[in-house]
Amino acid sequence: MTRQPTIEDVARTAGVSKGLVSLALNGRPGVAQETRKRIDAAVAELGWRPSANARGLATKRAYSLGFIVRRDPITFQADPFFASFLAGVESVLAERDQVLVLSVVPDVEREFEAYRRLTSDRRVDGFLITDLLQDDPRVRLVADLGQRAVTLGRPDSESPFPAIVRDYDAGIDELLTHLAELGHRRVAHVAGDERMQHATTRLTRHLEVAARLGLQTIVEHTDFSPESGAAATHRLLDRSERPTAIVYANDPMAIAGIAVAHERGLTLPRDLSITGMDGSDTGRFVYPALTTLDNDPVGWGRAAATALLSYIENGDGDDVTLPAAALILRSSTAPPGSPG
Amino acid sequence: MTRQPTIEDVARTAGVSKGLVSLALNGRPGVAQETRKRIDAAVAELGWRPSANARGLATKRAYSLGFIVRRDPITFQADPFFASFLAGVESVLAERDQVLVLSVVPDVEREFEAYRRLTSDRRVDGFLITDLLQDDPRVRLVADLGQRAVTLGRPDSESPFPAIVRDYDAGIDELLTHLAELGHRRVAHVAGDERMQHATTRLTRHLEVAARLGLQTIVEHTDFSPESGAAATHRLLDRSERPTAIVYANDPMAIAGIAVAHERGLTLPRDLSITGMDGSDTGRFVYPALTTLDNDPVGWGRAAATALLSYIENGDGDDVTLPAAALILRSSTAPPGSPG
DNA sequence: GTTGTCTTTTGAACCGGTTTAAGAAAGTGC
DNA sequence: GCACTTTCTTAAACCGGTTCAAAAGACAAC
Repeated sequence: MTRQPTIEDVARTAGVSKGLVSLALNGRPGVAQETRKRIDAAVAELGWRPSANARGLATKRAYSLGFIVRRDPITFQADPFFASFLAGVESVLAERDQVLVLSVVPDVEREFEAYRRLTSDRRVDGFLITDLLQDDPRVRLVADLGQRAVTLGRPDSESPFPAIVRDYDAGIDELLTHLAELGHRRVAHVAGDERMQHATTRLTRHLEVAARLGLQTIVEHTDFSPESGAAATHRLLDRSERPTAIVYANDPMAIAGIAVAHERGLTLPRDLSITGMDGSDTGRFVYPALTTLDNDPVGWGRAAATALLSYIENGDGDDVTLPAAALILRSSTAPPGSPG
Repeated sequence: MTRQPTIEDVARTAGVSKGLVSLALNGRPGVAQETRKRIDAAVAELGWRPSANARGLATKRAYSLGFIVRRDPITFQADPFFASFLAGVESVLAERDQVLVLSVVPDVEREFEAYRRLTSDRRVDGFLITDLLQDDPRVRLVADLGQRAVTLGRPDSESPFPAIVRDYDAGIDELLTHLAELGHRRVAHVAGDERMQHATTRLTRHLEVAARLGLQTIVEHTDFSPESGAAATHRLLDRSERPTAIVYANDPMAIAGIAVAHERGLTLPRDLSITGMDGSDTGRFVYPALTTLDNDPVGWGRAAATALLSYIENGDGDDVTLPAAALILRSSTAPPGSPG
């Protein structure tokens, strides 16, 4: 374990000054071709890589992005979205020699603290903001801190940051059309946490499309947790006029809903059709396998990281639109009352 | 958004040299009480926080821990363990002004690259290593890189690093005793990926205890994914002599197993008792709610981060033993053939 | 008043990069 | 052969901390 080489070592083996090495490696003009080659050779020979600390100190950058996840212990339980999202983020960061700094915090206080700390310690050059709330205070906070960010989804309030957006409308269209074609007329929507932006946009769209298709909608509100999804399912199944199909705003709730239906002795999908949303693999392994709307979390990750980096580097950035969410048909939907 | 204050600013307002500020703030002896107070006041007034980059450059530290997760797209899907584990890690890092650098990578090559890159860029002071494999190559790699680490579990091969361990044996004891007392005699074990350390230790223990209790054990091997858990369940239920209870090496497989049982028209837990392991909340929301072995992932996170930091600071560290895993009784177990 | 000891503070060097003004070398024109 | 450009390279300053040898001050003893 010998000392790692520094730029000084590279300069020495290439027989030039360290300033020139820096110029050459950052692709600055005005370095002779031949010299550039000698420097590259020296770098390769020594296996030199710049110290992120030293470079960051000089350039006032962290070469890191921050991602703060509030793990409201009830709601959050290991949303399948995150692992894939992070893989997408990493794939672009690795290419650019950048890094992701992650904080998982239990409550809003700690969350705000984390934003402040990562900023004041100059740990990150920008933040990825997911799970937007109505009038999300994080947007204000991050803007006030003078930090950069991108948001997954477009905030309802004023935001100086680029937004990554995906069209869910078309998918919800497909989903409800599918149910309507199967013959369902009474379709419930188990909405997510009202404070979350995507919960309400999904509900709104459901209501619009249902109206257009002549479907009756019953709405239940939840906090996105499987627990509350289960409770909502009980309420729906206790009604005198039961829905014949239930659309859940995410997969974990839909899975909990399936369990409730089993518990109550229903045969799925004959007695009840169920769909998720924000599709994940998990839904493939429950019985019956869950019909859902795909959400390509890796795509979200790649897009968000790319947009944030270019926003940081150029000081401006445009919104990015991802391909529309598509319906994944599995086996949790069927005509109402169809033979088991 | 004015420039953030530097230590020089603090020195000026306190009327001392910047060297002294540094000494005072790092609690070095030989600074007059009165001066120390003036410096603290200046820090508070300006809201100064040290630049992690500058400090790291001077001390050759990153004040960051690295955590690399290989998201073998098949196996990994959002293991509920991670969110809680990370929350535990964060809780100790936040107190110490340190930070977690996370990489989620798709394959072993990228994984090794990530260890190398984080090391050569001096991004982290050490690594958290989870999901130990048999003769895990990461231990060698990290040691060869001259990095520090702690492992979750004790590697079977030579390791220079402190290990965090939890006794599962007692829990498996409890679990099997519970099944035996219910009257089960043929108990299957759906083991995890054989290459993973904890998969085989759990299996080994199961076999020992089952022998002691006079239980017959049928073993199926999997890769820990729900998909393979489902397949294993089918194989078990296709046998002429079916097991009356199945112990799965993790919760996601157990949940998939429940779905398979439903699909085949079994009534749970009457026709089949099912238990998980590595307990998570998810198991509460399936039907029937899953009996499992608790695993306090937050505790793992706190212990791992604490141990790694002190190993980094002191250059040596002892293994840490967590409280034994305990049985969580829910409703997926019952006497065999008991009335639904 | 001098000397010595102990405590407190300063100033400069250093960590490993980037940036820029100034210097050296090479090329051009006459 | 000399002056003038243009191209390439160096040296030094800088980023914001830490560290340490040496200076300064305070105090006691003689």
